[in-house]
Amino acid sequence: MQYWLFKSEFATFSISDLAHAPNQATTWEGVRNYQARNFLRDDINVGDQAFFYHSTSQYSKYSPPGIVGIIEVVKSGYPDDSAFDPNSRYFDPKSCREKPTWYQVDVRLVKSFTHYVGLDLIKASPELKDMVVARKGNRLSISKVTPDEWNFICFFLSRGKTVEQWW
DNA sequence: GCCAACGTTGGC
DNA sequence: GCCAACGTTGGC
Repeated sequence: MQYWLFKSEFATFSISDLAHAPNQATTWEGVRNYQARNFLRDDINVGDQAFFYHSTSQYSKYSPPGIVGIIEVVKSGYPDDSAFDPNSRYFDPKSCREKPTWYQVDVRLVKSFTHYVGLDLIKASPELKDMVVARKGNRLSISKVTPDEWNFICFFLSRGKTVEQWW
């Protein structure tokens, strides 16, 4: 069992979209980065849990960006169908069904937070400062989270406070 | 809206 | 294999 962090832009697919999806589940499609693809194809297993992270976007209600929920993997890596669909924004003519370039997993919502863990708090916490998402210029949309980082963040969330209240 | 940082592409 | 140019991401 491993822990991960999945990024999504608020305007593209929000935690609210997931909460309202059938069975509160979705296909995590459209990842077009090789390092993240390798995670999806080779390393992410059923039962793995991940933080749902909203990065900065124009319409996001989350400012600063941050971790807004927990999701669980319900189907491990399989070819990303959106790459084969000319009408999809994720269409990639170089990927074919015989030898797919891109992979996806299926996830379901475990928990949506009322109080989220903002990037400012992540950066300000010595326990979290090594998280991939805290690194300058980081663009990796799927990254590993250590058990210590996971537990620390869950501890924060169990306090039930907003970032402002905590500080 | 700006721009730094990054990943990918393509010419050589 | 190098690296400049380009397009994109994402914090602010």
